[in-house]
Amino acid sequence: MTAALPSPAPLPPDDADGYLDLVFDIPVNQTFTYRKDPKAEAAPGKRVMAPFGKREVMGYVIGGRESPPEGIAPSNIKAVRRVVDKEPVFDEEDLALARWVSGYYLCGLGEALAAMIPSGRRASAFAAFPDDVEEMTGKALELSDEQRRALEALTAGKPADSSTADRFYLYGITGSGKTEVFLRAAEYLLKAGKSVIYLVPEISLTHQTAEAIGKRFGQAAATIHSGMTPGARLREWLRIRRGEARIVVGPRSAVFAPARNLGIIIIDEEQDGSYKSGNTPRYHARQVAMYRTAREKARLVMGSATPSAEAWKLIASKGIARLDLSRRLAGGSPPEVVPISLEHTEGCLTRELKEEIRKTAALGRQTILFLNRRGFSYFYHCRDCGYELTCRHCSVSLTYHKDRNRAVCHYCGYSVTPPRACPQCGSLEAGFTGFGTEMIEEETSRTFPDLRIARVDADSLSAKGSLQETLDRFRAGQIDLLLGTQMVAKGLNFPGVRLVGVVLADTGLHLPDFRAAERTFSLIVQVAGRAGRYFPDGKVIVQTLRPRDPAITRSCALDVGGFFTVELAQRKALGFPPYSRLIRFTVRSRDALRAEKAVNRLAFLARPLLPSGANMLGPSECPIGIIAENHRRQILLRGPAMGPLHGAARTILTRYEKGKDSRVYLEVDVDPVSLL
DNA sequence: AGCACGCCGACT
DNA sequence: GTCGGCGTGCTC
Repeated sequence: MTAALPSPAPLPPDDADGYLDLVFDIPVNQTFTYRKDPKAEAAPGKRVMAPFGKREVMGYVIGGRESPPEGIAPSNIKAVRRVVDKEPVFDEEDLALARWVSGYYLCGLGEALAAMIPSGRRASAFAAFPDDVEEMTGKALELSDEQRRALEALTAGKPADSSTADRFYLYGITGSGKTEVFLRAAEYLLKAGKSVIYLVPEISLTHQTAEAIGKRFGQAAATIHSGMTPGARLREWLRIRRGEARIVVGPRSAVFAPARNLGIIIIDEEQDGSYKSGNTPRYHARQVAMYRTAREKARLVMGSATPSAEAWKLIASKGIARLDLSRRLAGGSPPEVVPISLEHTEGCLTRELKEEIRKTAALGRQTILFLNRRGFSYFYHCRDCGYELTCRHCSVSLTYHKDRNRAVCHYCGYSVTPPRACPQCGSLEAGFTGFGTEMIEEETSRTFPDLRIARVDADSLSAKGSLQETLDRFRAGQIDLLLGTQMVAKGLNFPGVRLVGVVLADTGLHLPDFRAAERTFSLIVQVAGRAGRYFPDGKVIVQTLRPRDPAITRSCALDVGGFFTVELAQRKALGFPPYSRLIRFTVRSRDALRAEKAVNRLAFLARPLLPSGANMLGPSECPIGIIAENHRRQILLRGPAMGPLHGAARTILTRYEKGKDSRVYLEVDVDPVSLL
């Protein structure tokens, strides 16, 4: 008996006989009908506040109707409380896109809409990362022949005649001037009255690219990035909606920008992992961009020196036209990249690397040492009994941080004082092996007492402001050797750098993930791109325990084609993407048994529904079996095409919903990018 | 996702 | 005898 609160004043006459269909940001695909307040101008595409169960929540109006739906007593229909927006924030095109997202990524329509609009609901993790990408100035530069050819291809045909849906890949090495080509193409389409969406990876490039575009296009440009307040984001979104801003720069969510009369979507650094969303809906901006550009008859251009396997296959099959930029503009040339085996080296720097560091310093130039791992050393291991020191809450090795004298979990932050002897057998033949940035820092300082050394990673970053300051000092030549993780690999551009050392290239190569080799390859090539951008004498030393691994040898040869020949053959043989499609179901629970039961039930439901040619991997424990005390299990649906997999997945989900364990959380990931 | 309702164990 | 765990179902 849900007696609606009797209002003290008589209800206003229900003259407009209006009802509204709403969706909410909940994991349920269902619309809810409300009575419309005739005075308030609610309309499809606007947001409203509505009483929902016990509370009042934001709802998205997706339609109107004359009479309430069948099966619901009119007396049970509540009225919308308040209309949030003066003008609709979504139009028909946006709603259609949301419907597609919800269908493709198997989420609620409300969840899709919530992901599309900047609301500040999910505060993004990072502030804008300071760097300079390519030399981007407000003024137009002279184009090289290659750039001109690429631009001609991108601007061929009539932009106003929306009969073509063309896709391009600007395949160019670091420093070859991709950005300038992108900007010119954008300019061309803007002049033709079209709008432009320019996607950049999450942390690194947003700010700088936005600034460059702002300089170039002024008020016509809008930016939506994670450093902005919700209000500022929404303002930019509305400027785009009204057509005041016709070029949008931003991270993956900008792919949903309400740009009308779309001319082109540009995806810079196409292979970047940040284009895949980490929370529901787990969309991939590249996938959404492909859909949008096809539907809206716009062009799509992606660019990178290291395309993803998906893109490479599309290029090879002529599904995307490849445009090459093979020359460095600023007079640099591809650096010499040398793999060096680490096998018989004491410490973490080979003789060759030390020599090159010395030589570089003697030339008055700079060195970057790159290691994709934080902390002082890697995992604690007993040689007698095989014991490994792992996190109590997650099933990963703890990492030693010397400055705190703690062994730390990089997933949840749990830490312990490192034991002197093996906690299991008491042996003294136990300790940390491997190495992290801290240890490298110590060893380099010891080996090169006269060099000015600085470290940049997530740990040293916590002292805010110090990152920018360190980078500025490095650029100014006040630091000889910069040591860091991932973040020195991306986008940074320091003219004085001669030498790049990859301390241990194998990190991540043995991860239980079919994309491990691809990521390793791509990372090394990107790091190598930091060397010798302005001089022809750049050198890269890649230290490795597996000098014969194709991901290592091909990256050192800067041979993208060669790498993918091997890698794609292997993917094909093993039946992994891009030769198959995946949908992943992950369950997690504090209770291992519940997780186990839930995943078994999923598997039981899935088995009879598998389309022909499809199969199921699992049920199994996730490669990282426990994170923050949550036990994780998964099944993977794998098939030759997404359509049939989708059908099966939807049925599985609806059947799973009834009778599910409320303390088990289910995550659905369509086209998962990482299986960890 | 929240939140209430409803049903069995150990507590003032 | 009640407080509170958690399983179940609903939200127009």
